[in-house]
Amino acid sequence: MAEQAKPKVLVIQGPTACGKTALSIRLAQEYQGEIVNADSMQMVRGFNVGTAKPTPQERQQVPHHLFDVVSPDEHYDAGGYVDRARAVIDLILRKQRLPIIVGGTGLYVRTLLGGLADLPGADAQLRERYQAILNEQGVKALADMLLEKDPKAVQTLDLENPVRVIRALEVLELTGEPIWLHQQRHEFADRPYDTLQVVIHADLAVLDDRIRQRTALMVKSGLIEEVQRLLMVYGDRTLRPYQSIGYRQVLEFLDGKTDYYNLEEEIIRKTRRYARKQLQWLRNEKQTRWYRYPEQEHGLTQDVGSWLAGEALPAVEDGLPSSE
RNA sequence: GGCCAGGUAGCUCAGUUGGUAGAGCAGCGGACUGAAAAUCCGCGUGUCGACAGUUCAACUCUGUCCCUGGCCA
Repeated sequence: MAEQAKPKVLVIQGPTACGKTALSIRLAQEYQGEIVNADSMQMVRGFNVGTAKPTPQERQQVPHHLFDVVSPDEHYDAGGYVDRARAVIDLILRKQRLPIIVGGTGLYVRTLLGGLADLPGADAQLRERYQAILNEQGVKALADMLLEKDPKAVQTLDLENPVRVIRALEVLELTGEPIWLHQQRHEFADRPYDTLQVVIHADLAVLDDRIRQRTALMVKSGLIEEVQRLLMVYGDRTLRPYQSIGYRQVLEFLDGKTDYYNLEEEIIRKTRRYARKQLQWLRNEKQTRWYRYPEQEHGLTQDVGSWLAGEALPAVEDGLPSSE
């Protein structure tokens, strides 16, 4: 099938605190778009302040999807995200509007655009079993279990990473085939959309400064209170959303492990590191077009218009920031 | 002023009976296919507070001084 037959989907990515939310709303207004969240934490209900979720006022300006769709104690993952996101995108396309994927979770965007290997999802019972082995005997024991049945995993898997090893064991047990074999067949080749994949970025010094300011604002505007409120309903501190940046630190603060000043500094540090990690991921993404923001917003907006009109955009070097 | 405890990597600290130093955190680099704001991997030369002394050799012993914290005046 020709590339033009695929529906157009705009993607906006970039490190945390770089201004994705505001930019995407403007683009949605300009091009009759609707925003589809691609941020794993912003999907969670009740986690608002610390995730810098778009405010109710912002969400009124243009339709927003996939925010607040999971409960803090509910399991969700990239697979579930792809299903939901593709369904929402279909709805938007049917309305003849432009889906705009916005978010910082690189894996979610990659799998949304390229699909996931056709594999069973997480199996709670199996994981519980492997987790117990991990706790009692360490990763090494799990890795040995895996290698016994799948010796080739040495070359394809990080055997020191419990998350990866457990997943590999799970897939092996559920399908009878090693995970790398499934992945080899797939390779993110399931590409249903014609995309313009935009990455916005800024100098690290500027970004760092914005992160500091935003964190101070979060703490001042009720992050701690939000956590206290959440804890009253969801008292299990091992829930995944509590492990994320900001929330984990507030928990430590509430436990008396850090003081107020360090709470803020710690969140700033973790957020900065996270921004660098996001940038690292994005550098590996092919087919991306990088724009400095806010400086190049005008050019970016024009490029989106050209792309929608079916005009060819100048080629870009894959994954590299534009030189301007 | 006296007594006590300290002064070692950006921070918190470890350093056996003297052989010129090492962890955690931070930082930097990297990975990433149903936990992804998670998870994992790699990277540690720093006047060992200063100056003298003992010694073949001192972060490690001795002396003096400086600084910090605590207690007593």
